[in-house]
Amino acid sequence: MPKKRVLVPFKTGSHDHDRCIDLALAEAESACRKQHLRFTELRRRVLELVWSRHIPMKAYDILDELCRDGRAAAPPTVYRALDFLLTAGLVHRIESLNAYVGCGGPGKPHIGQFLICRQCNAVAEIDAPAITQALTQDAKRLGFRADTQTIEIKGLCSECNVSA
Amino acid sequence: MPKKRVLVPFKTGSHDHDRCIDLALAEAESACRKQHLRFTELRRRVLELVWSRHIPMKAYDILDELCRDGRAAAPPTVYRALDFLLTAGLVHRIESLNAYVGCGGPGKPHIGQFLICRQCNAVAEIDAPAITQALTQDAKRLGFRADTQTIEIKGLCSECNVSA
DNA sequence: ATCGTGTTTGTTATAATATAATGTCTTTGG
DNA sequence: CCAAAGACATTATATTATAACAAACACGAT
Ligand SMILES: [Zn+2]
Ligand SMILES: [Zn+2]
Ligand SMILES: [Zn+2]
Ligand SMILES: [Zn+2]
Repeated sequence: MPKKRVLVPFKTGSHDHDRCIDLALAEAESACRKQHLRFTELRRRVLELVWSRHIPMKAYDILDELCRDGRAAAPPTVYRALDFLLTAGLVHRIESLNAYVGCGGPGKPHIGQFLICRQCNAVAEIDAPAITQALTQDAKRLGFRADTQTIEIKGLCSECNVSA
Repeated sequence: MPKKRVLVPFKTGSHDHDRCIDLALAEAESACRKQHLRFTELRRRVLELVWSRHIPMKAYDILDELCRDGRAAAPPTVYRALDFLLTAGLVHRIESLNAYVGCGGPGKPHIGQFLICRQCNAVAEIDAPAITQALTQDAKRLGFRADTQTIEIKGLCSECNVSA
């Protein structure tokens, strides 16, 4: 069984985040080229906004930023771009927050599990195949064939734990 | 470690569902009495509607039913009742569907995992402490202290598997 | 180059989900 | 009964998401 991986770790306040963004955009560019998907300017910009901080981003906040860019933008603008990014495996949706985070392992298919800090909203993405498989197995015992999993854990990250 | 339990199994089309409802209402009545919570007529009715089928129920569908009852009802009516039932541990919210299901193990505190059929919407609730603990443990390794878990699996139930 | 086709984006409107704020009525304990 | 807290009604509004259709654009085939 593949080993557990941390796809997106918790990030400290001070790290070279421009690098996080550049890397994510470069990986997205490459992933889209490989799959013959169009990584348009709009989609690139939305992905950049999703990655603008290591916290889940709301659709309407992204929309506000697009408008601030001077671009003509309405809800469909952002929801369509997000749909594309979701389908392309470049972002994940956090169901319990109606928000979106950048995927830490685009290209490599995986089922992510998300850790979300109640206090500072920081998000980490991990891929623990043992859990995925245990759930699939438990489901199977009830005759249920699982195809997607939503796993979102809330709590306190290490920094917020200390200060709490 | 406690054994895995099925809190709400998948239900066949033909079972004595009135009995499911009566049982859920009786358990709720008892749980509320124990905790000195007021199980009012409105809350009872909303719980009854949540249990009306073994599928996640939407707030506005419940609202429609309340109106059909002849009762004065607006969104806050149903959301307040649902908040009460959530807090009292009598229903769970399915985050990925913005919908609500009756809890299969009220009183006994637990962290449920939900299996949801894409086809017929049937929901089962299980309690697999091994998974809960594995997730908590994985989180801990990242310095994260987990307090709540949202686990929602989508797929096909056994009946829909056959007919698919 | 130009056409035809499918994709992407713009635009307007509306649907679906959820909460804020305020006042009234009801329950409950003293 | 009375006071206080809790529950409910009512109105308004905030938040999240999609429908429907038109215009602009990308791209391969001629
Ligand atoms: Zn960063
Ligand atoms: Zn934190
Ligand atoms: Zn039943
Ligand atoms: Zn089914």
